[in-house]
Parts: sequence; structure tokens; C-alpha cells
Amino acid sequence: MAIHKKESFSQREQDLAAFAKALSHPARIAILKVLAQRNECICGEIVDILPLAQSTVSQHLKELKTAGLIDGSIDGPRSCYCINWKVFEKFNSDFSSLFLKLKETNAKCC
Amino acid sequence: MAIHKKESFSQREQDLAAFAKALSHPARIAILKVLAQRNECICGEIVDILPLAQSTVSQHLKELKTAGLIDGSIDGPRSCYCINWKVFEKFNSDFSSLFLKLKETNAKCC
DNA sequence: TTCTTTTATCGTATATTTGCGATATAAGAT
DNA sequence: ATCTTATATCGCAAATATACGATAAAAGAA
Repeated sequence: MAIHKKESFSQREQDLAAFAKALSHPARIAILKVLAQRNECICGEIVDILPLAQSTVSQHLKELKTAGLIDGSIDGPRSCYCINWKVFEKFNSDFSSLFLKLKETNAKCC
Repeated sequence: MAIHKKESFSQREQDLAAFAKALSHPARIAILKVLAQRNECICGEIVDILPLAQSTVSQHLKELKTAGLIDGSIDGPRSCYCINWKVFEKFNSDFSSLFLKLKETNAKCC
């Protein structure tokens, strides 16, 4: 694509897009579900449940972490991932706000 | 990536991911803003406002349309795009539901 | 120390996305 | 019929994303 133009949009638009991107793959949504259900965030369980290779799961986890949606503490040979509810909630409400704001400013057309 | 594994996830997960994907680029969020603000959805305005070429904007519009977030009626040489609030609202609430459901089932770890 | 287990990272292949210019199309204007 | 305008689509290039196997790293077990 030659040059990425993402930077030419507002920070808010970029942030929302980044959040949406983090959730734009079913595997990552499935991972969040598993993380929410388990008492202990043993990463290996995710690999067992998902139809993906360990390296692929690790990569998806990394993306969720980069987006801030999950925290991960390395704990010896195993690591512990958890949902960062604060960030998740923030994005979720930002998202709803966007929707409501759009609907509010809507001038009815077509 | 050899083979796409998206199909091996639940339909609900795929749908949510598809919705998130539609909103995963700032340009598409910006387009939705413009569509919500204008009384008449003249597509050319979007091209004037966004820092993107006409063909690129057209492509983003197509993706939003494919996702069902906007409707487009071809009207002679110009076309009229509008937000499909019904679909938008559905996805938005599905999204909030996911968040709430996850939080509900959360068993507190870490 | 060496083996095992668990997870991260590297390297690589392929698919998809993003972006643009050029061209096609469609309808009104001249 | 030809010109103009607005939009869609095609063709291409470059960037990203997705996926996997192989390998590295890190810590406990033997």
C-alpha cells in the first residue's frame, strides 16, 4: 500500500480502530472467553481448546497484550494472562459512545 | 498463511470479529462520522474530507457496505450512502453483551 | 548437570489489506 | 451524439496479518 495513511486521522479514531482490530479475529475473541472463564490463566489450556498451533496462539496473545486488553505476567516456564478489565471497559464504553454520538448527530437521510 | 482457520470458530465469534474488522480502520470510522453528520449522503464529500484518493474511499465504502453497516443506493452518476442503524445497533449491543457476559463469568485470577 | 515442560520468538509461506492511478460506467448536460 | 461529472472497478505494488514448524529460553525435576 506504499504508505500508510492511518496517522492522518484523529487519535481517537486511531485508538478506536486499534481496539476494533484487536477483536477482529475470532480466535482472539475465543481467547478472551477462555481467559474470562478460567480461574487460573494457564496459557496452555488455550492451546488445547483452540484449533491453532501453540505459536499461533502465542502470537494472538501478544496482539491482545499490545492492545492492552490483557495483562501477562511471566511466571517461570508458564505465563499468566488475564483480561485487563479497566482497559476493556474503557474501550467498550468509548465504542458505545461513538455509536450514541453518531446516532445523535444523525440528520436522517435517504 | 497457508489456510485460514476462521471457519473453525463459532458463528457468533465470526460475526463479532467481522464487525470489529469493519471498524478496524480509522478511515472507516471517519466515514461513518461524515455519514452521520450530513443531511444528504453525497459520497463526493467524503472524498473531499478524507485524505485519501477517490478509489480508496470507494473501497472503504464497499467494505462498510459488505459488513452491512451502511446502505447504498445508486442514483445516477452519484450514489447515496447511509448508515444502517438497525445493523449498527445490533452489532453494538452484541458487543456490549459479550463484554458483560465475559465480566460476569470472570472468576478473578492473577 | 541434564531432561522435561511451557511459552516466546524466529523464519518463512501465503493470504489479505491498503492505497493509488487508470479505466469503465452511467446518467445528466450541451 | 458528445461532453461532463460522479462513482465503481481493475490492475498493480507494498505492507500486514495469519499460520505453522523449528528453535530458543527459562525454570523446575531427576
